[in-house]
Amino acid sequence: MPDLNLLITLDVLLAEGSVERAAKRLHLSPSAMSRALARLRHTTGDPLLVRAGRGLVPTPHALALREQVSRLVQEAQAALRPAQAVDMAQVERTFTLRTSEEFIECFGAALLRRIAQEAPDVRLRLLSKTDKDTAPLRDARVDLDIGVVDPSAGPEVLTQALFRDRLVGVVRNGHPLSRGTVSLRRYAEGQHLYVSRRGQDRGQIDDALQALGVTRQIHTIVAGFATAIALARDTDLIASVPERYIAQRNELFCFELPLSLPTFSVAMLWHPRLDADPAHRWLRGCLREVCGP
DNA sequence: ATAGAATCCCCGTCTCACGT
DNA sequence: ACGTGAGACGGGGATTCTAT
Repeated sequence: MPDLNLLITLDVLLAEGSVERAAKRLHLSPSAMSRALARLRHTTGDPLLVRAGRGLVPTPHALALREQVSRLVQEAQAALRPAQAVDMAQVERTFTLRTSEEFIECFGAALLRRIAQEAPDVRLRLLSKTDKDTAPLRDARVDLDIGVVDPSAGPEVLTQALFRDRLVGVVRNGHPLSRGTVSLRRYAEGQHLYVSRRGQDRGQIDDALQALGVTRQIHTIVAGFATAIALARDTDLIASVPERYIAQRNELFCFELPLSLPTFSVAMLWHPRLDADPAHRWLRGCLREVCGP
């Protein structure tokens, strides 16, 4: 069994790129740190840091290890941190959340009320979610991401499902589709709105239709569900939006899509570094309450 | 000359086997 | 169960090596 303390040493050495600075940070003498580096070299079978002038430069193997080691150390620290209770009434903190506008429209007000009940000095910075990049979670620019779970998010982030949702069709009240059954033929014959944040021009509905040998005409592509709803309200265009989002609106006619689509899971994602953080844990609990059934 | 890494030597601590 | 000694290991200080 290798000495796992060496992980901490390696993390600091790779972060500092210097035996002397790493020694300072871990309150060791430079000689002790140099010896620790020698042990790391022996254990990993790689020089890790090699002399370049007066300093040290990392080997390719060290560069490849850097993120993994950093993550492991942070996770270990989180796991060993005592789970102390926190008085949220005393906590002054701003959490940065990244999520879609429709999530905020559905749950934002309830979330703020829930937070204010217990933590009057906790504030939220709400950023719009334009991609699934997990880098902002990793480098602490974002505390919590909320969105549809992407299996490719990788093991680097932790996720917890908030609720399941599905797409339903939406048209203005009085639209021809609001009378009678919405058959596959009637649905496909209409003019459609397609919501794409990343500029695609077709999506899973089109794929599902194609599998049934049908195509629909996408008349307009928009970047968000709010825009789609605004347009559907005042035109004959047909939108497809998440059911939870449309549930609170009665100015539109809502119908089951005449095709079977998989449901999707809306989840929160966070970095392991924050997993044991009591205030972050509390915030996650608030979200679960607000989004709960 | 200087700064920083590596090495040598010595010391303290811990583990383990062994004897009482 | 307890004490003891050998050996491993890791730390610090002094010194050496190397590049600037």
